[in-house]
Amino acid sequence: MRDVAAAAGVAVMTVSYTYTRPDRVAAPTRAKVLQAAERLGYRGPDPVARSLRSGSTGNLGVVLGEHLTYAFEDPQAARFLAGVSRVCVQNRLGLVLIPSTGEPDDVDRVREAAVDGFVLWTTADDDPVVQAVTATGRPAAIQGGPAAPGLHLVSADDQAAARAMARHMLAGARSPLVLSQPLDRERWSGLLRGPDTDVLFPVTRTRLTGYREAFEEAGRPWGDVPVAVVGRHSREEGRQAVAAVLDDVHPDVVIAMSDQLAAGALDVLGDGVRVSGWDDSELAAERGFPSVRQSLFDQGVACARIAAGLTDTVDGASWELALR
Amino acid sequence: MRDVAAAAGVAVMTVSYTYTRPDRVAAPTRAKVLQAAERLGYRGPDPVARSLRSGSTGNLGVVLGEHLTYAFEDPQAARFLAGVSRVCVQNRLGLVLIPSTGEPDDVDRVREAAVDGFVLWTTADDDPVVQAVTATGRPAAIQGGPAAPGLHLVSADDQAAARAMARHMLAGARSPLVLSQPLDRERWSGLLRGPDTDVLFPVTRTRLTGYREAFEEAGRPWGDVPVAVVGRHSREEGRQAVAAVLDDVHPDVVIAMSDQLAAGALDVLGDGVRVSGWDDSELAAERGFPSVRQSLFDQGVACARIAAGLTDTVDGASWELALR
DNA sequence: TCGCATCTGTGTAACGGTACACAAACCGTT
DNA sequence: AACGGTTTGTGTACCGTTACACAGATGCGA
Repeated sequence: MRDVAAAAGVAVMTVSYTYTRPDRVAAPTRAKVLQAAERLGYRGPDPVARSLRSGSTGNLGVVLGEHLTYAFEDPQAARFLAGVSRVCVQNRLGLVLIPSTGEPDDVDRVREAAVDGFVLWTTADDDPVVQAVTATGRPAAIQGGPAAPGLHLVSADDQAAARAMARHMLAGARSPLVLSQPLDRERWSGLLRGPDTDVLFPVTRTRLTGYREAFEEAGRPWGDVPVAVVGRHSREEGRQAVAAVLDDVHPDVVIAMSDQLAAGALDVLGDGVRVSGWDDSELAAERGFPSVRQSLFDQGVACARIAAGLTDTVDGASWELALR
Repeated sequence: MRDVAAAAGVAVMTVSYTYTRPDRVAAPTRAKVLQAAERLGYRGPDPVARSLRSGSTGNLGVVLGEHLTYAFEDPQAARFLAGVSRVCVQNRLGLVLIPSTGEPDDVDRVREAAVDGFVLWTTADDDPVVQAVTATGRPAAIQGGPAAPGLHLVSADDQAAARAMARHMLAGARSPLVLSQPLDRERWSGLLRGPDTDVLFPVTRTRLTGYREAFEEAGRPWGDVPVAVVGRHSREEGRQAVAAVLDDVHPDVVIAMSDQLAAGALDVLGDGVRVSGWDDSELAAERGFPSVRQSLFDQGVACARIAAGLTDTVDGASWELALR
């Protein structure tokens, strides 16, 4: 830029203004500068230097609490990210993906991220990344949880939704099965009986608590309830999980934490059983099973707006039962 | 950092070394520095300043040639991005998503991106973003195309694959239908007859050319071939597109550019028809239709390695027909 | 004890911009 | 002609690091 200024015979600041505030510089001068830039092959201000001086990077960081590979394959994550990216595009912000795989260098990644704010997606209560994010002092929002001081929580009332859906499904149920997402980084597959609701993934915990309330309310001891756990929200995982428990239980009702899992259960068990899902995707409408409707897209938007510093108030995200 | 140095009674450089090359500074000094940092609430070197000085950002930019919202919902894009992110995680690189929506400020976004290299995904021949990327002079790779000087092309031989698959499907076909992804930013839905292969999206063009060769080889005039175009690779779009053309054509064979579209066609037409897909996902195995097998994950890896400057040679990506 | 290699710690000078404040030139009024 | 207000251009710091080169201290073999 110094060279351009010299070549154009103007001050460095004039060149700077030419790019950042074109109206601040007279047309002939501007032309002279641009021409000199062209001649010298100068492509405009360096974004890094600009960030350093101005103090903002124009980037939003999204911390994904799972291996990035999975994040792209999880339909729920995709909806959420779509919401985040909507805000980014509208406000000309970059979107930086930051994986958090449970390894020690996660916190370094957060500390070294050149972003103005953070959005967090599905992490465990004890994830050090949460602390690392709040320690930056930059605006941050988290979907689902865990809550933390300095971290805005965006979430629907999952506990109430889970309770309501379980209540609905339990009517007339003989042998209900719960199909759950992972409880923590260790427990992500297999069959449990009424697991303690002392679970590290906050969203899972909240939902299980809601289920438990509905079961106990209906006079069914939680300790007897079979809960099949899967690693991620894919139809295939749903199929496998259900197939794997058929030796032990023969469900006539399946209460699942996603539509993908519910559809997988239907694939294996046939239309004779009643299933319920979560997030009310196309799949639920298509196969005609009830689902908890909430907009992860909107929650992504809400998180991003906070991280971008556009607002710092959060409304509780809404939900409702889509019964079919 | 200056303050920390003062508080610890050492030079600024010593503080810098404490973080970047801990072995370069004696243990007692290091402890003194870290303690002073703790006391002052200093959280380590600022990433932006570091980038400015050292000349590299530690970020890879991925330019998505469609609205980000769709990128997350396109299974092909997800596989590709998974490959890119694998490389990022392994090399401690950040992943910056850069949307390219066809609007004029796309090029600004590229110019202002604080990244060391670029990966491009599905853009049109005339997309100014391609020029913007090469103009940065930073390493860059593109999947599928368009090719450009200074831009490494990672791609399977789509034309040969398309020709081979079409040849296979045309045997005994009475009324074949082609199900295509968009031809350019305008033509992304509707029914065409043997469209000119003068198409702006290079991947689409290459595949259509391959199909055309197979059709003409089989003595079927390309101008008569019905080609249904959809906006994106979802099963639902496939269903709608096929349903929409049933007034005009009654296909007994559907040659689709993705498994999702192929599955959608099967949904509408029933098992009586033969369909083929592309990318050989679970869907193809499950419904038992043939598909072009290629690894978009591997192509993502290849692109990322180039953009990261880890290599600058490209092997042609492999493909094969998965016949069923 | 000398000589030389290895450790540690220190200045200085960029990296490439923008914030800010100020000065000169220019305008239309009165 | 004097005056206040708006353009337009300029200088000077400073943003927070690290590259580089150098100096004193230390260790160790001969």
